[in-house]
Amino acid sequence: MKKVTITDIAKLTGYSIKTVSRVINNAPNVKEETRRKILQVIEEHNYSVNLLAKALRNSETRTVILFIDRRKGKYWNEWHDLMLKSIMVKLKDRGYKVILSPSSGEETISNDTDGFHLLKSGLADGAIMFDVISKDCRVKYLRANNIPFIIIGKDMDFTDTSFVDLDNYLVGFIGAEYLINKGYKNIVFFLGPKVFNVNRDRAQGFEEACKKHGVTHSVFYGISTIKGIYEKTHELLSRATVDAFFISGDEKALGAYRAIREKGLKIPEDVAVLGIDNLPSSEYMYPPLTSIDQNVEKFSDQAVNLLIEMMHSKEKTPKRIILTPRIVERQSV
DNA sequence: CCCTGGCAGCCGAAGTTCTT
DNA sequence: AAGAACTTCGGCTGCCAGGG
Repeated sequence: MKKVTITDIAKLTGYSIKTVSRVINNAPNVKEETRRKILQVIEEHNYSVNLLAKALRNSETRTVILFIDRRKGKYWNEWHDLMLKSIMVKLKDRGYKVILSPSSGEETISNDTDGFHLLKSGLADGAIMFDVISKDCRVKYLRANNIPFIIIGKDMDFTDTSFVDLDNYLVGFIGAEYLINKGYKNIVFFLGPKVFNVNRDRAQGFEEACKKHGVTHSVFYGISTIKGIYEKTHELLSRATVDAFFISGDEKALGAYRAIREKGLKIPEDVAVLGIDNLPSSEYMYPPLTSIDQNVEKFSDQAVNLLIEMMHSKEKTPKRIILTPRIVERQSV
């Protein structure tokens, strides 16, 4: 059976295509009775707007693609979850459709099942990138093809891209200073893989604060799982005197909590734990986890606003928004 | 002012005709 | 016979015109 088009509805109702279009789009200046009649025929014939045709006409699909890291979910944490959820809700509220596309910054763009071909073919208007690495091939591709996109995080390769980022240097810095001011003198910082810009920035801020105050410290990259943190915490507590763990990614603090307890130590009397992300669940750890907040709401708000602005304006002056982290004090430090 | 209708043109693929 | 150069096609809406 052939698809019902706006022309069919026009013929069936006896009104013009234009009037039907107005009804579909809830445009003003249609007599109530006309609107009702047309809506009834639309219902009877199960008509819905052809999105392809509409996109062709408007040069706009009102679809946004969210690129997330594909690599076995290895670097995917709860913070991503919260951010995605928040961004999706905000885009939907603004009338955009959302497509999730797993991809990776290290692979070449060759797979036509991913979002890149949709964007290049005009089947989506813009993109939001997560987990950007240096020399990210996805960023190169979007830039080269003049596709509006923003990065969640920092771009070190280009100066003309737009992004929203947390001041991750400051995250490391204020985290270290907070621990130091509370009297801790031997601090360990656990982070994910070094390839991600965010981790290097955090480590740099941390190290500079520790040096400034002459405090013993060490940084461990590439510890991405709760299990990894658990094992490393055990090991460190067995052979060194550590009195504070600073952990990138609240959910991983669970691993440290258990190792610390198993060593017969108390949080925060013997050992402090400071997280990053301020996840909703962190409040219910025992003791409640002190954490550095990323403000997911504000973050996603800025990201969505920036992208929509980019998709609608012709001139593309890059915008870079840096958010300030804030410590949420609970009872683990 | 309120309501309605006509038409161009969005864009790339496929089809058609013209040129060598 | 093969390539170049046009034309058509698809569904929809912004702009403009026109009747009451």
